[in-house]
Order: sequence, then C-alpha cells, then structure tokens
Amino acid sequence: MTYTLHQGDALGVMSRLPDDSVDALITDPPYNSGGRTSKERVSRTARDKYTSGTVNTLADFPGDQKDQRAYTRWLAEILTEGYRVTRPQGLAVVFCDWRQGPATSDALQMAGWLWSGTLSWIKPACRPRKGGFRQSCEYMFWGVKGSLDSSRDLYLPGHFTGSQPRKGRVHITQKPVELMRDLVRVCVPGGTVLDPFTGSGSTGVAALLEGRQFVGIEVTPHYWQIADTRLAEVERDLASRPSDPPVQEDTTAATAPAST
Amino acid sequence: MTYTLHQGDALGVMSRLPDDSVDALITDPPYNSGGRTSKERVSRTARDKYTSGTVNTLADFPGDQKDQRAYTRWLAEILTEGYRVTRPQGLAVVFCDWRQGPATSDALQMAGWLWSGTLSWIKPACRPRKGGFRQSCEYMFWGVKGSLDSSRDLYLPGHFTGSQPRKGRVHITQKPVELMRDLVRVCVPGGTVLDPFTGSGSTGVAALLEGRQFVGIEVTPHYWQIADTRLAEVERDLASRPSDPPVQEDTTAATAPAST
DNA sequence: TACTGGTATGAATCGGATA
DNA sequence: GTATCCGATTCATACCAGT
Repeated sequence: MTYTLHQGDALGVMSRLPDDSVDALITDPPYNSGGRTSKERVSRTARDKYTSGTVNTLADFPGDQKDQRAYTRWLAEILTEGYRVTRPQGLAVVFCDWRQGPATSDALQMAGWLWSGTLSWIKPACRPRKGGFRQSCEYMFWGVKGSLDSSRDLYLPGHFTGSQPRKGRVHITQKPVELMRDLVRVCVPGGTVLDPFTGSGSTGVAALLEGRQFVGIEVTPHYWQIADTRLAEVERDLASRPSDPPVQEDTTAATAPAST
Repeated sequence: MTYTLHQGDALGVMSRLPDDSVDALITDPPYNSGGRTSKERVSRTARDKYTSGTVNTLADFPGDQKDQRAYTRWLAEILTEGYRVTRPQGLAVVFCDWRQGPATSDALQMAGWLWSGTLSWIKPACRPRKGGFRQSCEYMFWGVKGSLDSSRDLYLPGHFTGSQPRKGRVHITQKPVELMRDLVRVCVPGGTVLDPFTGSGSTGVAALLEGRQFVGIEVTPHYWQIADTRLAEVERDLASRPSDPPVQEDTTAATAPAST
C-alpha cells in the first residue's frame, strides 16, 4: 500500500485532484469551537482554547478562528470538493464535537452528500463537569455520494470507545489508530482514503495498516513532516512483511468490539 | 414522593402550569423522523416506521407526522412553555434520534435554553446495516435556564448504555428505567421533574425512585392509564418502605457506571 | 507475568479580577 | 460596562514503577 502526502491548503490541493479518484473521505477538521462567546472562539489560538489549564508542548494548529456561519460555509466548500473527488457510492466521515454537530450536518448536505448517520466516539477519560453532565463523546457524521453499496458484505459498528493517545502524542487532537482502523474499513479494500486535514497522520497510518491507499493534505510544515515520517515507517514495516494484507472484503472487526 | 399526571395535549396543559414551578424538564417527544423522504415520514404511522419487520401489538401514538420545519417550530413552542415553567438554573433534557439532532438543538435554543451539551444513549442491541455503520445511539440534548448551579456537588456521566426493555414493554419508544434514573439526578433531590410526553411513564417512575416529584402529561388515554397504574404502584411501594429516600445531594451513581 | 498503588492529564468550564 | 485574562476545579483513566 502506498501513500501521497501533499503539503498545502486543503481547498487548494483538493481542487487539483481528479474527479472520482478516491473511495472515502475521512477527516477531522479544526472544530472552531471552544469558548463561551463568539469573541472568545475567534480570538484565541486552538492551543489556548483546547489545552487551557494543562501544560503541554504540542504545536498549535491554524484555522480555528471562524464563527459559526463562516465555519459552515468553509466546511461546505471543503466537503463539496471532497464530493467531486470521491467516486459514486463513496463515503464521507467527518469528525465534530457536540457544538458543531448541526453545522457539520448542514455542511455535509450542502455539499451534496446524503447524510446517513451519526457515530459516537466515547472518550472514557475526559474532564468532569460540576453540576451537570460531562461531555464524554465526539461525533462522526457520515454520508454517501449517491446510495450505499448494499452489495458489500460489511457491517460496521455505530459507536466506538477509546482514549486519546497519551504516550507519544504529537498533536492536540490526535486520534487513536485503533479507532481510525475501524473507520477506514468503509473504504473498499485496496481503495483510496482521502484526509484533507491529515495532522499527525493517524488516518493514513490506519489506512495503510488496513490495506487501503492514502492521500493526505496538511498545511503545517511541522505536522506534514511528522505525518510523513509516521507513514513512511508504516509503509516500510508493511513492505518487510512476508505477504501483503488480503485485498478481499474483511468482514471481521479490525479491533475488539467497540464497547468494552 | 408524589406525582401528578395530567391527561391532555402537552401545550394546552403546560400553558396552565405556573411559572418556575418545576426543577427539570426531561422528555422524549415524538421524533417525526423515520423515513428518508417527507412522504415516507408522513404517510406511515409511528408504529409502521419504528417497528418494521417485527410484529407487535403496542398501541400507536399520535403527533408523528410533521416535516422538519414544522417539527422544529412545534418543539420550540413546547420547550418555550417548558422554559417558563422551569425555575432559573433548572435543566432541560430532550431525547432525539440522529436525524433530529439539528432540529432539536435549534428548538432548544429558540426556546431560550442555553444549549450545554449532548449525551449519547448507546443501545447495544440494534439492527446492523449492510454496507455501512449501524445506528446504535440515540441522543439527549440538554440545556440550562440561565447558568448551571456550580455549587451542586454533582458530576454526571456523558453517555449511557442500556437496551430498550423487552420484558413487560408497553410502549414503542419505552426507555430503560435505569437510564432515566441517571437522568433525573440533574433535578435537585426532592425537586420536581416535568415530562410533557409521559408515554408509559418511565421518567416518572425513575423520578419517584430517586426521590424527586413528578408532573406528567399524556394525551393518549390508553398510555395515560398505563402510566398512572405504574406510578401509583411505585408510590405505594415507596410508601410501604420503613423510611423515605434521602433528600440530600446524592453523589453516588444511581446505577453501575455507564459503559459496559 | 500479574497485580497494586501512586501520579499525571484531558479539543473544558467557570467565576472573578484586571485592563 | 465590556473584553480579556487567569487560575481553581474535578473524576476516570492511562501510564509507570515497584512488588
């Protein structure tokens, strides 16, 4: 399995990708949430918003200063390009937090996707909230270009449990590879997964491990470099194996069942 | 603990309840989803939509034939009345399925509530979906009238696991009492929980068991009768106990931890 | 290796001080 | 009065070191 990692702006790079060239769009855009007021949301860096009260040395990431309306329109543009680039019957899976759920489903549908469901990612280790309910989930909104390929012998879970990586974490919003391995299975075996917000590259790592090809885009040179290093290492490991992973439909779960 | 159960239309009955008279609004309105097209939504009864493929003899319920826009406006009216009836710092918890998430958060905010989070209810036993992700969650959107009472020593989970009751189920959308017992704890001990769509009365049963009072509204005489019978029985059981439940803040979980 | 106990941390939130 | 900044807070879990 091979990967391509572009360095540049998501919209700009995507506009140069050919029609119908990928099988699935799986991505985690900057949420542009965090903060009590619109002013607080747009006037602080992602790091200030999402890591306040704790100490860490992770690099900041850009693109997290939009208000609700701008966020919806921007995400719709991204997903519109993603729609063009994805082949018919391909899928999109978009991460969001609770605040951006409505904006995300709007953008997904504005871009032409048939919104087909919402997945929950349960994070067992999250901060408590005094006087109310903690926010222990992030969400993935998914949609289809056209209609679902019901001829595939594929049955995926509707919720996932897993903690953010703690050891060896390099990005503020890094996802567990196990979670991403479950998600990339919506892409046909041997097909191509696109992630226009690659970050540290967990989507790509999962894609390669599951026998899918990967096309990534990352705007920050810092994270582009990190992702490239991770992906190259996975590719090398896989190449040194005696045989390639199977390319037929994999009906068994990549990881243990989602709920413990 | 005592309960009051009105028989009548939710809006009509609520309009006659006094201001600031309840501490929490916890309810599961008719979802008005179930169907990809507006035609599919309005041309089938609730029972046809939510129980296809199985045979059951549960009674149908009304109020499930609105399109998205009408649903949002209708729910906003309900929640506006609920806002008036709820005291400052009181909470609202509203169930919805994935399709109605955006409409629900819109209605909640249109009614004046400060949308403060989204909870996931994980249903382990749900239908698989060929070629994609199953839909294993329902959601609860919650909000506050004013600001959260951060002086309460209360920390509630952000997700819940539980299957719909099988044995002794009397309503199509009946909730597990264990789930509802966790939810009613947002109401101060000894306070009052309002549920304008009482159905078979699980919210009320949970409220009484957790030492909260209950005000319910149910339009269908059939379900009003069922709820009244259930609630009366719980009230009788509690009265025959040697002592009442404690009225101080209960910091321990009512049930086992949410996951697993 | 399996278990135990100690420690650190999280896409946070909020009130109140400061500018 | 408004916008911004600062710091205290909380629990479940993951990780680590030691037995």
